[in-house]
Amino acid sequence: MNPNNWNVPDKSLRKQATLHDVAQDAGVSKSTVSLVLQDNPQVKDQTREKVLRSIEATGYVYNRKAAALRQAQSSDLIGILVNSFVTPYSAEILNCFEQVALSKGLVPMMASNGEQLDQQERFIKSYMEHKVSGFIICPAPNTSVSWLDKIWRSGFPLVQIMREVPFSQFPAVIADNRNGVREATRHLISLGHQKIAFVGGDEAISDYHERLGGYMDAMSEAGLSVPEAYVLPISQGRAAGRQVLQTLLSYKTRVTAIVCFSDLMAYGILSMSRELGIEVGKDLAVIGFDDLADSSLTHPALTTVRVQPEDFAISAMEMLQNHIQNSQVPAERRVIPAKLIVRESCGAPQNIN
Amino acid sequence: MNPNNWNVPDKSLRKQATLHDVAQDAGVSKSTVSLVLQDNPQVKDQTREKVLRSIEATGYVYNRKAAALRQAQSSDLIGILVNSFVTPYSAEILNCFEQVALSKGLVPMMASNGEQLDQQERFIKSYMEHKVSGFIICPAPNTSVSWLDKIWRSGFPLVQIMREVPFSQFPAVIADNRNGVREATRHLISLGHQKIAFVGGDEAISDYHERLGGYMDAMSEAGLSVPEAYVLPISQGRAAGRQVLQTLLSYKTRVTAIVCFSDLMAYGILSMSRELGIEVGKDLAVIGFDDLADSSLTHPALTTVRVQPEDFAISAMEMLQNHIQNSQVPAERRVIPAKLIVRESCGAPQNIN
DNA sequence: GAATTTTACTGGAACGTTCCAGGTATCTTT
DNA sequence: AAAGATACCTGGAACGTTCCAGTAAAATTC
Repeated sequence: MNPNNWNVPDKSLRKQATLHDVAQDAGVSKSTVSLVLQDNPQVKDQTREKVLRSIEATGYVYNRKAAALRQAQSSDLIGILVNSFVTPYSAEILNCFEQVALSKGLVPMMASNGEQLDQQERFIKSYMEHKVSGFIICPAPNTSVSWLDKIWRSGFPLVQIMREVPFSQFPAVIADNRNGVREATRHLISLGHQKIAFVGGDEAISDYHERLGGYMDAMSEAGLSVPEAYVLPISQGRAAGRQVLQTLLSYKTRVTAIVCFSDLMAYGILSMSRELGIEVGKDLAVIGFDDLADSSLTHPALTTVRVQPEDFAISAMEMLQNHIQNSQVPAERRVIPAKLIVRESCGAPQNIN
Repeated sequence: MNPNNWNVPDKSLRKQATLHDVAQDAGVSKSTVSLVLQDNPQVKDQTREKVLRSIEATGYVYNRKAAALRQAQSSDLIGILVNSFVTPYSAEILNCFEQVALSKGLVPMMASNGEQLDQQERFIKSYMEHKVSGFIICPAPNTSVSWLDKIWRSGFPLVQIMREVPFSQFPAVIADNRNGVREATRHLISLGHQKIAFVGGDEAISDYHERLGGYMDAMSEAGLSVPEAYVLPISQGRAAGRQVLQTLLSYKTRVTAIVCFSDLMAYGILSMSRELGIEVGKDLAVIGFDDLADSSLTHPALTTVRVQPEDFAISAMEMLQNHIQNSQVPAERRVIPAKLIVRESCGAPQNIN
């Protein structure tokens, strides 16, 4: 092994080592080196070790691009697009996907769409060019079926998560939004609440309508009226929660309970309540959705609806892999169960779970 | 939309279209198609349009792998490794990097190391195989210089962010931790506090020592003693903040102010204080670090130290690009300014800023 | 010890691009 | 009308792998 070849500091002059270089160094053919890299048992141990030493010596780094080029379409890359990095629930989801990918030997390429179509399209286009083998995607509002269709027809299977594009027939993994919020609302009703608001969410996104539906179900089955003013869609977030509480308090007949689209919005309501001297859990019942890590640490601890982020990752990844290896499998729509987690913010006796 | 169509077209039988297919469809050579893709003005408009139509018709997707293989080392991929997706400040950083990459036409490959060496090594190895053109990395605790050195010598420039491996001479973009915490501590001292604790942080990470140093600076310049029990390193996070407050309250002489390693820890202290009936901003002063989006919404609003996450992204990306295009540029260590943001949690009159 | 099988390795085509060195028309110039 | 210039297009080598078909040597069989 030539000592001055690989360690010269000047990167610009020094090409990265290739199979060929390793082969030369080890005095074998590049085919043999390739076999070693693939752990092929055909290679004599003595040769294998010689090659491994040369790999080390040359600082060789496997070139997956070249390999993938040869091996037709295969690629260990999975494109994962969520709505945002800074939304805690999305961050949890990403984290789960990373772990699942790691355990399957896949490499996730993750990006956010920032809820914007153009950003979403730029990333998807770019990932297609990098030949990911499929997509996991939380579609931005107003994503069109025809666009998804184009992706699919270009040879990239995809699985929608968390939301789905209306009338799309593509595989999807969706939370049981309707049941979750129905249970939550029933819980409030069982505690005697009648004037219950549903706040937060984006009307352009499917999950909003499902959660709203669950709320409506529970209200109507209890024979409770839902004045228009009780439903306040507003983009989720803490600041919105603060604002929404003030709106609700301005009503002549005061609401006694609030079902929130998300935990984040519930946090905002909690924070504003404290400032206004309203005691949540006594004067006002608040219920969230997501069960973020922080929700057991708020004061009062937040009653909320939990949908395991791991389940999204495991199901979506599994479904995508099925579509990658066999284009004939039918599109499935999987629903992740939602579970009511009773804590203190509704004033109910706390369950042990 | 054909209801059974998107299920049927057998991807396994249908190869993705290549330059060659497009060329055939358009009745030109693949070289011409390549020229069109590169917007080369040599091509007659008529031909260009014919080719573009064929691209559309065949559903052709550019293959960046093949292109990069030909064009030697170049690649539009940047590997970005942070410590965690679920830490809010890291999420903000990732978001900024994504925006910067987008604006430069680069494609970020992002992953987290989960503060673990093995996960970090797996991702870096994988990204090297995918021939990213460089790395932005927030090194996990106990990352070794020799490992970084190996990456660098394999031809991948890297820039450390937020933390740096001790004695490493690689480029780095670091917050002005020492000054930030020094200012914060001085602020508390100027308000009359003397018994001030410094809590949180991981002793295995460089930023801890810098922030601790800032605290020590301020204490000693004011002639204040720092009993050992006033410094409580503990892995950051809300739960830790709750716990740490109880420890501090157990001391015979009570601490009147707490400098926290992070906002997250401060949130824990805020939440536990509320439960214990301690009024932060009056009975106890608390100061954070990070200025998360939520920190202006807590009650009381958190006094903290802000380090613009955008600045990390902009500086690190710029430095990395310099190293990518010219291996001779010297390693620079850039410091991002830290700014004290005075809000309510220390009981100080609130500045307007 | 000749024929056969097994073991361990190798040469080279192929993957889908880029880009250079040409190659034809067509257009100018004289 | 010949020569040169220009505009537009093309063939083919190269990038770093994989993998098939093949080869040479060693081991086994008869």
